[in-house]
Amino acid sequence: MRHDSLQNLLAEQFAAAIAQVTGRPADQIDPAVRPAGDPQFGDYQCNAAMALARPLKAKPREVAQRIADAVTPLLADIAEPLEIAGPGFINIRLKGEFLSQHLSEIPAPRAAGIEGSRDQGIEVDRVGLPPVERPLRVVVEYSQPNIAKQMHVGHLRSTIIGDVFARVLAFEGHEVIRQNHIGDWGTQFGMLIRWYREHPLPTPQVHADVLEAIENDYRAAQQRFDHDEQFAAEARLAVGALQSGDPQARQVWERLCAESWRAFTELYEHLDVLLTPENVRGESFYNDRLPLIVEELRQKLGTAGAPATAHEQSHRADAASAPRGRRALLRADQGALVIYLYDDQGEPLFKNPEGQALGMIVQKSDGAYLYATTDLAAIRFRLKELEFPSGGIGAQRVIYVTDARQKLHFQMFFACARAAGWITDDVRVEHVTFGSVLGPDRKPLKTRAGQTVKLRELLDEAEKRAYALLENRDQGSKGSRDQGIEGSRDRGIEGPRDQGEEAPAVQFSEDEKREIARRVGIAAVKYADLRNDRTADYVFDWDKMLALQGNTAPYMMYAHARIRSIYRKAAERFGAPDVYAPHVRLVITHPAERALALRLARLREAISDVATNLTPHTLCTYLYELAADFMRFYESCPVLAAPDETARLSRMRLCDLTARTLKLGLGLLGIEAIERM
RNA sequence: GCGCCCGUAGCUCAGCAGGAUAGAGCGGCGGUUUCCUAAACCGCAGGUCGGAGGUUCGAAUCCUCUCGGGCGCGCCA
Repeated sequence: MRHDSLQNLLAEQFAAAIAQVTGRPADQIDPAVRPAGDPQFGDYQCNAAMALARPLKAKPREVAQRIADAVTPLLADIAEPLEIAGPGFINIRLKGEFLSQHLSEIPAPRAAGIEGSRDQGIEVDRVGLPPVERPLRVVVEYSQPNIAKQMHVGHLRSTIIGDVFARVLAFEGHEVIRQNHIGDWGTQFGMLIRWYREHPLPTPQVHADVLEAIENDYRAAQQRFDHDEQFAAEARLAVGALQSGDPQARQVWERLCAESWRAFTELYEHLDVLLTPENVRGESFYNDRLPLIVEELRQKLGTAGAPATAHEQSHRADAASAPRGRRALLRADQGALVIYLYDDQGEPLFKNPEGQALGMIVQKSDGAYLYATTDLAAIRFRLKELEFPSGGIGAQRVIYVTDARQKLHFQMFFACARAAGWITDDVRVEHVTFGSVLGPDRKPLKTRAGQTVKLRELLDEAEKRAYALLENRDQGSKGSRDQGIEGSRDRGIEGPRDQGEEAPAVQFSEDEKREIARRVGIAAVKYADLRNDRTADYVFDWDKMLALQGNTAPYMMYAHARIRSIYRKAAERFGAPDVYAPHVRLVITHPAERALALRLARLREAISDVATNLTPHTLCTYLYELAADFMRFYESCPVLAAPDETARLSRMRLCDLTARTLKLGLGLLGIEAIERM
C-alpha cells in the first residue's frame, strides 16, 4: 500500500544517500527533492548538492556525483539512471514500470479494506490512499451566518472554504467536528422582540421567503430604534427579558431562530455544503457560561490596577509558566472589564491609534458581554469540554474560517486564551483568513443597485447562466455563447456556420439540462472561490468561472464526463470489461500516457498539501493539471480504437483512475462530478 | 501614526520549504474534426516579476528600505 507520496519516497532515499556522503544523520538532512521545474529535466530533481559543496569543500558537480552514486542502488527499481546537470542538479526520471506498478496497486473502487471514509457515513472511493496513522480531533468553524438575516456573498467564502477543510481533514482520517458559530444572540434581538409586539411574525403562509420578510422587519426596527427613544428604551428592556427567560420574548426569539435555520439548511443543501443543524452551536449556547469565563479570567490573569513592570512581568510569567513570556491582565477601565496583553518586555502587544495599549473588552460597562467573550467561551469549550464521537475530549486542532479583517480580533483573543492556559503548546489553533469577493470594478461585489448580493440569488443566476450555455451548445452555434446573458462579451460576432452542421454529440432532455445546469452552476461558483490563493481578494466573473477552458469547474467536469462517456461506449462495444482484472496491465508508452500516469501518482502530494497548509487552491491546480493531462492524452491516445486489446484495457484503466481521481478531488472541494454534460 | 495583506504578460491568476530559458487561461494571430462529447486540442506573439539596496554559487521567492493599492486599530460582529 502506498503510504507516502512519491516525493517523500524519493526524499527518504536521497536523505539516506546524503547521510552516507556527509556522515550526518539522515533525519537532519533536507534532501531538497522537488518536482522537476521542466519535463526535460525529468520528473523530480534533487537540489541538495550545491548547498553541500562548500561544507564538503568540493565542487558541486562532484558532490552531486557522489550523492548520485550513493542513491543509485536505492533507486534501482524506481528511477532511470540519474543525470547530473547544470551546476549540480540531480535529475530523476521515474521508470515507466515503476509508475505502472505504483498505479497498479490502487485497488478497484469497491475493494474491501481501506476504502470508505469515516465522515458522514458516506462511502468514499479513496483511490488507494490510506488514512493518516495518527488522527487528530479537529474543530472547523465556518459559515457563521446571523439569525434574522439572509446569507449573502459575505458568507460565501467562509462556507465554501471551511467545507473543504472539513472534507479534506475527514478524508485524511481525522476526527472532524464542524461548528457553525451562528450569530443568534445579542442586543439586536431586543429590537425585533419589541417590533413583533405590534407586528405579526412572518409565516410561510403569507411570505414566499420568510427570512427575507424578517430581514425587512429587522431593517425597519433598526430605523425606528434610531429615531424613536421610547421604542429604543423598550427594545433594550426586551434584551433583558430575553436573557431572563421571559416566555414571550423567548418564543419570538425561538421562532426567528427556527425560520433562519430552516433557510440556512436549505441553502447548505443546495450548495452541497456539509453543515447541518447538528453543527449549529451559536452564540446563545455560550451565553450562560460567560460570567464564569470572566470569573476564570479574573483568577488566571490577575487584576492588577496597572501593568506590572517588565521585571515583575518576566518573574510572574516564569512562575505561571506562561508561554512566550507574555503577560495578560484583567482590569476595570471606565466601567468595562478589559484584558491587556503585554510582551516579555512589558510593551503592549496591541496599540490604538494614539499609541496607547489596546485591550480587549470582555464585559461592557453596562454588564453585557461581547463577541470576544463568546469567542473565549467557545474556544475553552472546544479545547476542554467538547466530546468527539470516539469519546475523546477536546480538540487538538481548531480552525477558524473568517475574513481577513478579523485578524486583529483573533490575534487578541488567541493571546488571551493562551494566557488563560486554555490554548496549550500541544494544540494547534489557526485563524484561516480570506480576501473579499470583488466586482468588475474591483470594489466589493454589490448588485447594480448597490445592495449586498444574496447568496440565493447568486446561485440562481449561476444555474441560469449554466443553462443558457447548454442551450447554446444544443443549438450548435459555437461562437455565440452567452446569448441573452447580461455582461456577455462576444455575442453574435461569428456568423452562422455552414449549412448542414452536425447536431451536438449529446442530446439532453429538459430535465437533464436543468440538472446539469444546476450542478455546473453551483460547481462553477464554488470552484471560482477556491481556485485562487485564499488570502487574496478575487474578482467575480461569470464568464470566466463558467468557461469550459482554463482552470474552471466545468473544464474538469467535462473531462470526467468524457471518460464516463468512453465507458458507456465501451460497454456497448466490448461488454464492460473489468479493467481491474488481474491480467490487465498498465502499459505506459506514449508521452501523454506517461504524463497522465505521473500526475495520477501525485494525488497524495496534492491532498496532503491542503491538509497541512489549508490552501484549497493547490488541490485545484492539481486537478486542473490532471484534467489538462487527460485532455492531451484523449487527443493523442485513442482508447476504444487502441491498436490492440492490451493497450485498450490499459488505457481504459488509466481513464478510470483519472475519473476516480477527478471525482475524489472535486468531491473534496465539495463539487460533484457528473456523468454527462 | 501603528499593524496586517497584496503588487508577476493587455486582463484574471499560478509559481515564492531560494535553484536551470518565469507558467496557465482569457484576449490577439495561425492551425487540427472520415476518430471515444471541437464547450476540446496544438502552435505563435506577449513579462525591467512595482522600485532600490542587501544576503547567496544562485533571488519572483529570504532581509532592509521605498512607492502604489486594500484592510484593520476598545464598550459592533
